Amino acid sequence: MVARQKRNSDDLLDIDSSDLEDFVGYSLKRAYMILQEDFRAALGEGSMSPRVFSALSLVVQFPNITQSELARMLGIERSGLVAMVDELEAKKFIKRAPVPGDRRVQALVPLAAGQSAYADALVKVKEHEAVLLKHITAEERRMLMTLLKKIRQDEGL
Amino acid sequence: MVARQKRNSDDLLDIDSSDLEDFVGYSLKRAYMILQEDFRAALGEGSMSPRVFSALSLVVQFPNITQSELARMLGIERSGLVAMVDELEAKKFIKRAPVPGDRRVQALVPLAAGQSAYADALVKVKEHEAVLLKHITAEERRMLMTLLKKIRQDEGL
DNA sequence: TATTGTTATACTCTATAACTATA
DNA sequence: TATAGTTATAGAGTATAACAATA
Repeated sequence: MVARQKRNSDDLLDIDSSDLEDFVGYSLKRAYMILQEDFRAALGEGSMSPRVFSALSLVVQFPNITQSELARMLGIERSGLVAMVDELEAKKFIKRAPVPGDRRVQALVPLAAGQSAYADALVKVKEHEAVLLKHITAEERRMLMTLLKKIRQDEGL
Repeated sequence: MVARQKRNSDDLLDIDSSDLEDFVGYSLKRAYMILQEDFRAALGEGSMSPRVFSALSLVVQFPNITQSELARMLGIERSGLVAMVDELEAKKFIKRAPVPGDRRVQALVPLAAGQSAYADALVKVKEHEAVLLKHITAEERRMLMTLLKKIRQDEGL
């Protein structure tokens, strides 16, 4: 314990004065980890992960979206979507449906169970963000969204 | 192609009007992915990942920090740190050193190669953020950092 | 030739649990 | 009993490459 205490009295291990705290990337990562973990806790064990929620959200809002379109919207590879769609289909939240005119394509159709599961989850997710972001005002939240979207502007460039 | 075009003319697949775009968590995730990918590109193949950079940063700034302290500062488990420290040690960037008075503890000491590698990386990382955040002003960036830190306030609660 | 969905595979990051050696 | 570091292991999430069916 001697050395540890000595060092701590020499320098304070003040993380706030660290180089890291000047980087947007680092702060973004820490904030993201918090949000993600709390999201899972809010929806509960056995419920949807953030990414599955995001996929369901787009299928509900854009019925008959194809997997390729969904992958592009979510910013992930098509291959990564397969397991997510499988999971949502296993829960009877959505179904893959053939598209007349192009037999390569699978349209994703929200089912009744998916619509209501999404509505329920939507309430919980909004609540989760409200609680987690209680220290920032509505205006600050809008500003944060605006700034994050500015960063996202260059996506794919 | 018929069905796809038809649907696209019916609704515009306007992702910006999606529920998802109202969630801080989703926007945070997308922004984080961009930053992380660009970080790796900026430092180049075979260089440090963001997390290894963050560990080296703290070892350089807080010489003789222990692994437990480092893990706590980074917000990860001690077990997750072992591979990172191994990697930095293999590169001769840092070394594990015994601490007199407590033989359980390994102090992490930055080596000359580590100091200079960190200095080099620091320049590249600053440059990377400057380029990536070129669409936001210095004041907006400060605001962003402030808001992210407000979210991080509740960390661990 | 190009695209859609899919599979196989691997890599990164993280966590949990159990161990050892010390305290 | 508790702590520091370690190992083994597993689980998300992602990507690349290759394939079959279809365009």
